[in-house]
Amino acid sequence: MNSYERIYEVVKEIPYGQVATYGQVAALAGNPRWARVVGYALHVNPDPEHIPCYRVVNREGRPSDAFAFGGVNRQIGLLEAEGVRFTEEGCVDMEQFQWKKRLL
DNA sequence: GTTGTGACACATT
DNA sequence: AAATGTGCCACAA
Repeated sequence: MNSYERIYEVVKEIPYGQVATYGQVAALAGNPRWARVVGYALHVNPDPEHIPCYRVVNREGRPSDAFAFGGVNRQIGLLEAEGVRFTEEGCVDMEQFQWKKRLL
């Protein structure tokens, strides 16, 4: 409910060409322990058109095992299309593409 | 109302 | 270093 909305807001705030971890989203949502809840929230994904769940990855910078809304490859393709580079292990360059919410 | 599960993260072994 | 176990919160049965 309210918790989910908070998560969705954060996920929708993820800028183009960047990714965020579940823990990061949870923390930005105001609850660093909602990592699992964030995953579940995206699982239901009531508004996939406004909730780029493919921009949300686990702490490894890699799509979750159950993250397949058409194939894990699908997610990597979408992120690559946004300019995100993947390593041979299928991990994202966190230091470069992880969404760092810095104030400006 | 209680028990179990889950798209995670962290600590310990 | 990797693998395993535990903790966390919300939802389904």
